[in-house]
Amino acid sequence: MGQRRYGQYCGLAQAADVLGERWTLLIVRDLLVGPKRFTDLRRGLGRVPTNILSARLKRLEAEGVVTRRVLPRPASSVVYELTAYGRDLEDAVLALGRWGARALGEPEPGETVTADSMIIALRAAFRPERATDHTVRFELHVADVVLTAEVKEGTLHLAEGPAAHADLVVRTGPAVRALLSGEITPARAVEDGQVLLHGDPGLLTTFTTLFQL
Amino acid sequence: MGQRRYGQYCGLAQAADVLGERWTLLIVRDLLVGPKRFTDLRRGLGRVPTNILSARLKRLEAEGVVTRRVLPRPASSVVYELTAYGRDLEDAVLALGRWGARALGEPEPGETVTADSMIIALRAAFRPERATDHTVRFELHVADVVLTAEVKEGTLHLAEGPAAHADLVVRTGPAVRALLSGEITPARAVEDGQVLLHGDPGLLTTFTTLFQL
DNA sequence: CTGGATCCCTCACGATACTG
DNA sequence: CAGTATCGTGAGGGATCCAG
Repeated sequence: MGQRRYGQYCGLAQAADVLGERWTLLIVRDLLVGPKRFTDLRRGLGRVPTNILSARLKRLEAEGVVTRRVLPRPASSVVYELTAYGRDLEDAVLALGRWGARALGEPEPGETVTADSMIIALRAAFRPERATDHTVRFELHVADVVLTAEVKEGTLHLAEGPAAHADLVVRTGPAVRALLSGEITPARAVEDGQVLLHGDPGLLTTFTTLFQL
Repeated sequence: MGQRRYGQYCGLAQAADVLGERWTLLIVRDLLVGPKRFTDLRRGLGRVPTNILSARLKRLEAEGVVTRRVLPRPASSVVYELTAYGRDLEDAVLALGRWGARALGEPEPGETVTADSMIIALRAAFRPERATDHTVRFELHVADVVLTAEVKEGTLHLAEGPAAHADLVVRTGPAVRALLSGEITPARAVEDGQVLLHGDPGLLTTFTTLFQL
């Protein structure tokens, strides 16, 4: 294992050593959303072999990126969460996600969307400098994922699940990417039927103002 | 190969697909410094097997990150360079490098420093907002790497090799990381002999102001 | 000499089954 | 639920060889 290191005294090489193994970056992505149990991580990653997931978590723990915590009774279950050092990966992960999102075309058959990946994508697209004078709550449906996005006092709150009293409910599919990247206008997306709204339709423009890749 | 994709419609998964194979991120690092020939890349990466380097370059070319260009005669050699899409990786790569640099302690025996990795590290550490009213030229020696860092009109110019008329020549080793991260003060580094100067010693404080992790 | 291609060996990864 | 055990496969490592 130590033999597989890059052998360069370089920050990027160090990062690649720690994060470069398969699945690791996606594990960090899901943990950036919040602490997770082993089985939750497993679900979010598609088809990770359990031995691989186990090995990656051990490695991340050894590197100080993740801590393993046993919840107090009566739950007594195990959760994995990022350390402060791990949370510092947010900038880099969002930057990578923005870059990768530009190369996404139409989803290939079999490709899935998870709540955590959508939450990270929205965090990456969020423009805080445009949010200072907006207070609004969206409920977003992408494929079969439902999440709540609330902007209040310039800060963003994202969570899985439906919103109570959403100002706008947005139902869409892969078109969300074209919408966020500006490839299609909100008006056009609604016109084409690629986005279905429930609430004030003008708020969709607010959405694409607040979230843009 | 298509079977190894993550199967998620997610920007980060896409980025991990393209960049996640071993060596790829370090290839991008060196190409961010400038176009390179096959053999230059080979040298900069330590001990990449040539078949692996070849396969990575083909993959990056297929993904639109790198272009392969045959120089006009009489050189007739081959250079690899980033496309515009590839250059857009700079933000993400610098962010990853900053994160990784924090975990670098003392270099382990056998770890090397290359000119390209130092140039990327300095780009990552550069604080343009502090550079607006500085014009200064440094010659930096780290281990056996020599490079020139010039700040002029708020912009940074980095190149391998010695500087003509440097305002300050800095000779150091692994201590450069502690200096950039603020773990030791410039005064202390000089005092300890971890940094040798030739020129106005006060400019070392300018250096640590302009470059900080 | 550069810019690779080829071969062989090893080990990490992936699939599946199983356990506290 | 939270992993460990086992085993086959293919990608990576290292050496060598070859064409322009």
